[in-house]
Amino acid sequence: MADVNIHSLKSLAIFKTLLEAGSASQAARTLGITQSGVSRSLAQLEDNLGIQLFLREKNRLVATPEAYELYEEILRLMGNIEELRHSILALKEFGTSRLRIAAIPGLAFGFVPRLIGTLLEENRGFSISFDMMSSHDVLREVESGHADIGFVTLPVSSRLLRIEEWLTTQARCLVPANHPLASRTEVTVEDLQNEYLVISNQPNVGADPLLHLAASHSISIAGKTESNIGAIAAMVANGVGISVMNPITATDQLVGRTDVVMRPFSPRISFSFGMVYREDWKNVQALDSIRRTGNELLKTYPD
Amino acid sequence: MADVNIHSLKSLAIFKTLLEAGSASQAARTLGITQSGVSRSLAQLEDNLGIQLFLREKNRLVATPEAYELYEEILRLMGNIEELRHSILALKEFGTSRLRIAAIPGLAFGFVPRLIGTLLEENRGFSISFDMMSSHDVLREVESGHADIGFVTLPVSSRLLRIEEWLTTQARCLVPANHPLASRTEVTVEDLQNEYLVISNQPNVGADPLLHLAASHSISIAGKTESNIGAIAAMVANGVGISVMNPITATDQLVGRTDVVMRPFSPRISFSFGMVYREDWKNVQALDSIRRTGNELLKTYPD
DNA sequence: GGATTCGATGACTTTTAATCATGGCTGACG
DNA sequence: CGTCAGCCATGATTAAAAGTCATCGAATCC
Repeated sequence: MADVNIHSLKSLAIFKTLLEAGSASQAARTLGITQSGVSRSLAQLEDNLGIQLFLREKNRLVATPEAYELYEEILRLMGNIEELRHSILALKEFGTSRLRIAAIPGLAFGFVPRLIGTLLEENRGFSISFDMMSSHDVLREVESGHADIGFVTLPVSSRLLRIEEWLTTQARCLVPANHPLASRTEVTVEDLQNEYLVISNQPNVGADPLLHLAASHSISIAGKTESNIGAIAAMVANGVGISVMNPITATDQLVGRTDVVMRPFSPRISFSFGMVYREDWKNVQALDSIRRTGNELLKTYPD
Repeated sequence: MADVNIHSLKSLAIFKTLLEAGSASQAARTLGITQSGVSRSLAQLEDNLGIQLFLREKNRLVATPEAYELYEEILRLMGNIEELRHSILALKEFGTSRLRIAAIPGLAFGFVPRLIGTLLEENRGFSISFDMMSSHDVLREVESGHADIGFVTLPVSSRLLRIEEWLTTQARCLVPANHPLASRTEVTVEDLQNEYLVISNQPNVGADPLLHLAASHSISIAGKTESNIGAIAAMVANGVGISVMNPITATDQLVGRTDVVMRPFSPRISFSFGMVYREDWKNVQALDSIRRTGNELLKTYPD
C-alpha cells in the first residue's frame, strides 16, 4: 500500500484556507504568510499525497474535484481535532475529560439534567454521558466503573463507594389546583382519608413510608395508582389522585404547570439524596466543580 | 478560553509511544530517536497543553491520570487520521473517497451487496453508503445528487441521468423442489394453468408482463399472492405458489436453499437491469472499477 | 504599452526538531 | 561503601523543515 504521511496539520490548514480563499495570494494574506509560502506548502502537500489538488490554468489555481473531496475530509479531521482540544481543556479544568453519570428516575428528569446543563455551560469541552436506572443499579454501575458518579436517594450502603449526602428535605403533597386541599397551606396525613393516591412504582422513593404512615394513623385511602415517577405530576393533573413525594422531583415536574400545586405535608417525611463515587475519584478536580454547581442549583429548590 | 495548540502530530505520537513503552529511553529506542529527543518532545507537549502528563519520581517518569485520558483521546484522533489516510488512498484510486449507492429491492439483497463487498475487498479505504428503494426513488435520488449511482430494472428514462444497461436476461420460474414442475427442464406458460403464483408487489419486475402473458394465452391461474420481492423464495419454499422472476434476484435468494429450484421459462420474458448516474460522473475513475467488478460478478449469474 | 495581479522558483533565512555531550539521581550488586 | 547500569534533564549545537526574499513570466484590464 502506497504510504500517505499526515504529519503536518499546518499544510492541511493552508490547503483548506487556499480552497476557501480561491487564490494563493489571498490565502497568504488571510494566513499572514507569503504567497510563495502558500505555493510551497501546496506543492509539498500534492507531492506528499500523490494527488493533484489544483490545475494551474493561465497562472491561476483551479481546484480539482479531488481537492473538494479532500477539503471535506479535512473539515472532518479538524472537527475531530477541535473535539480533542475541548477534551484537553476539560482535562485541565477537571482532571478528566469525560464524565459518566447515572441517576435514579426521580432525579433524572430535572435536577441532574439541570446540573449537566450548567456544567456544560461553564465548560463546553466536557463530554458527559448520562443514564437513568434504579438506585440499586446506580450503585452497581458506579462500583463497577461503568459510571463515574451516581445520584441516588439515601440511605444506601456500599463498601466500595463514597456516599455524599447533598440534601435532606421533607416530602411535599401534590394536589390538583382545583382540589379542595389546594386551598390548604399544609396537608396532613389525616387529609389522605378517602383520597386516591399516586405513588411511585419504585421502592425507596417515599411510597412505602407513606403507606406505613397512613396505616399507623388508621387512615384509609380510597385507592392507589403506581406510576413511573416521571409521570406523577401528569397523573395528579389528570385527577388520578394526589401524591406525596420528594420536593426535588416535584419541583422539576411542576415547572410550567399551573394545574398542580405543592403543599407541605405533615407529619414530616424526611427525604435525602446524594452522590456516590468510587474512592479513587475523591480527589478528582471535577468533583469540586460538580459539588459547587450542584449546591447552587439546590438553592433553587424548596427546603 | 486558554488556547491549546495542536499543530504537531509527531509530539502526540511520541507521547503515545512513551505511555505505551513506560520509559523515555525505551520509547526512544522504539521510535529510533534519542532519549533526549523524547524528553524534549514531552516537555514541549506538557508546556503546550498546560497539563502535567508525567511525574518525575526518582528519575523515572510516572504517568498521571490525565496522561491516560489524553492517551484515549489521542487514540481516537489517530483513528480519525487513519480514516483520513484511507480516504486519501481512495481518492487517489477512484477520484472519490465516498460512494452512495441506491438500488431496487430486487438487487438490494444479493447482487449489489456482493458488488459492494468486492469493491471494499479491493479497497478498504472506500466509504460506501447504501440504501434500498423503488426504481422511481432510485432515479430521483441519483438525479438530486443524494446518491452517486443507482441500480434499477430497465427500461427507465431520465433526462438528467446516464443509463447503462448491464444485463439482459430471461425470467426464470421458481418452483418448490417437491413440485411436479420441478422435474421439468423448462416451465411454459401453459404449466401455469391452475397454479398459485407469487408475484412482486412492485411494478416493473415481471409481474405485470407475466399476468398479461397468461391472459393472452387464455391461462387461468388459481390465485396470486403479492409479496415483497425479498421474500419470494421463502414464499415459494413454503408452498404459497410458484413464481416467475428475474434470475439475478432469484439466484441471490436461492443461495443455500435446496427446497426451491429454478427452471427456464417460455415464452421468454426479457429482463434488464442497469446502472444510472449523473452526467458529471461519467469520467469518475470509480465507475471503471465498479463496471469491472460488476461484470466479474455478473459472470456468476445465469444467462 | 503599462499597470496590476497571479503563481512558481532559485537562493536564502528562520524556526523547529532532534542530537550530542554531560551531569545527577536511583537501585542493584559485590 | 563503591561501582555499575539505567534513568531523566539540560546547555550547546546541528539538521531538517518551513517560510521569505527577490525575481520572472503569464494573463488581464485600461
